[in-house]
Amino acid sequence: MSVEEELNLSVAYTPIQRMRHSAAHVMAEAVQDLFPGARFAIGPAIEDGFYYDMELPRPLTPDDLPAIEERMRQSIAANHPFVQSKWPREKALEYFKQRDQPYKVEIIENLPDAEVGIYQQGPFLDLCRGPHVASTGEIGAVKLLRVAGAYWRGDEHRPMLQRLYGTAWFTQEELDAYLERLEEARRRDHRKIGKDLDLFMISDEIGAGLPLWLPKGATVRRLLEDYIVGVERAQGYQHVYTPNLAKLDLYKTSGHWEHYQDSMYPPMEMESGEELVLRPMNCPHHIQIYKQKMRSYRDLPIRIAELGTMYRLEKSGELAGLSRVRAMTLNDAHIFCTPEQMLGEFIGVVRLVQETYKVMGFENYSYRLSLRDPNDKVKFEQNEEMWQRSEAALRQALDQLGLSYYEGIGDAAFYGPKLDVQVANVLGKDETISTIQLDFTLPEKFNLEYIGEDGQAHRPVMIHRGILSTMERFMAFLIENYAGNFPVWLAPVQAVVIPIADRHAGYANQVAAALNAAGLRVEVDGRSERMNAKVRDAQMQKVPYMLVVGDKEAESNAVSLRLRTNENIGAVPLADFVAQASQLNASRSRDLWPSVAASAQ
RNA sequence: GCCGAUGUAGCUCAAUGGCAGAGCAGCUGUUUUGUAAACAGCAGGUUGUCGGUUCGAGCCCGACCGUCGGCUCCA
Repeated sequence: MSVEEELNLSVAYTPIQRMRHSAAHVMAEAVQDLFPGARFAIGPAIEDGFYYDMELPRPLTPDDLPAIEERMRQSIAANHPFVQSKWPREKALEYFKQRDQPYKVEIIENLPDAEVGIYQQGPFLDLCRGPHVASTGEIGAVKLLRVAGAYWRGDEHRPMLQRLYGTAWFTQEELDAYLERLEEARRRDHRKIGKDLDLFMISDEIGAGLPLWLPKGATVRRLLEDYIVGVERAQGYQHVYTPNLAKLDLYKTSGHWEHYQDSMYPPMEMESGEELVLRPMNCPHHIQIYKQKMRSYRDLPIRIAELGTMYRLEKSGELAGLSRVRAMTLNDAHIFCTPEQMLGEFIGVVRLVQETYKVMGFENYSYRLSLRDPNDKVKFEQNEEMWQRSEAALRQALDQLGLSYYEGIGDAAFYGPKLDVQVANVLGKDETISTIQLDFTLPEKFNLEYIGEDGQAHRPVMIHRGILSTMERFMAFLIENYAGNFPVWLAPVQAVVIPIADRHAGYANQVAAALNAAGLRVEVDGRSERMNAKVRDAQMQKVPYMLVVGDKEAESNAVSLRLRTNENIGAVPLADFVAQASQLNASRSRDLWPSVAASAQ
């Protein structure tokens, strides 16, 4: 979004956004007072708060925030009115030039209007379209959150400014509730839970962005893979294995070397002169499988799937836990079909996404139609006809499905537009999980063909699609979505048997054997600890079922069932427990136990 | 990659430029326990790495590596 668009957006501010926007001005006022010589860029309201970008004589540190906040409170207490006026362009240009505000000058130079909006509160005057609250006293509870760097106009070739983030609410209670939400988000962070539950690790000695899946995380991953492969097989996908390396030439043909080189590891040169690269995508490999033999229209669609491992050279500052890594395995597939089949195949993939999200219990997701940026000649394939054709096809499919979606300009793949399914992670940041891409480009580049009914060679269409995203990102999202409380079918340990005293060890092992025989994942906590400690540890590990066994249970062939929701079900015959748990496991239910609602889990 | 912060025991954290500590986890022993932490003892560290300043560096300075928050990019 351009700065000018952002300024325009402010016109549509809701009351709380207006108040936050005003808070941004008050923050700028405070900074101007405390840091003479500050140059200001833009300061919009954002979700939950506001920021202001500025250039300051020295870097801000977190220790500066209280003083700025305090100065803001003074301004709020003074209840300065926000005074709006319209200035002729030239006057505004002159004013900001004189005051050494080059960013404001640049904004005005890009504004077409003869007059520009000016707001002033107390000593602070700013270029602004508004609207604002009537006076600073209407600004409620404010807190500055963090200072960060941000490129001027979001362009990495332009100066880096300091961005000061704050949040503002009508009341202190709302502010406190928001801060509590942030705390909760930190508790759910997959990096923390992944460590606490021994799901994965990242070792400095292995390398940044190269996660290791620990036994428990690997168990969850394998279950997810089993699930998705099963569903795909039922829908006619054929699974393959292909190597993670390929000749550089392959990626020159595909266009990756031209458009995607920044994300690729440098080629490895062999003694023979041959150059190999770690693959950043799987499509060229699957294309070779398509090309393995002559294809008839009768063979299509051909759906080639793979849990394909690939490597992308992400910049160091972009890495984040499991959600942004350098080695990743994509739940990938490529559908090769006739142009006539494309729509039906596309719709089939969307249905698969929807079915999968239902199983996982995802409810908050949105569809993004990711289009090219026509002005970006480097990132995107230059083929006007191809882009128009594929975009039209995508829109037609979306209309037919009746999906509501928003558009993301510049979010397309280099070879074609896509439908991305966006979820918000625990920190509210949008991430792509599923993606479905229409591709007329690679079939052309690799000269793909099938023989049609007419005996002539025709060009197939490719659909690239990922349902579970990469296993890494999906795991990150799942952990946060469930806060580590995996549904029974995904829990790495489904039940812990807790013998009360050493003499119950024999029976505990019998119980575990019965669960094992039923295909349930069970551990016996045979430590010389008090039962309370064992219960606590199992709770902390978020194990769905705790099976306490003592004299009573051993005599009656039962288990005393405690759920991780803290609910104590009491004695249940062992056979009944095994039957019930097996049923919930096999059906991939998100219910913990029949009497307990899923929402409470 | 850029801006800023940050890095001490497996984990969470202490320690004015002057002998590197605690809780939990681990190990050993005692305890044999009824639904979220029994008790005692022991062990655990070239303070991310390399260099510098200093009589002396966990602490100050520089470079590098990692992590965190953003920016850019993105599955």
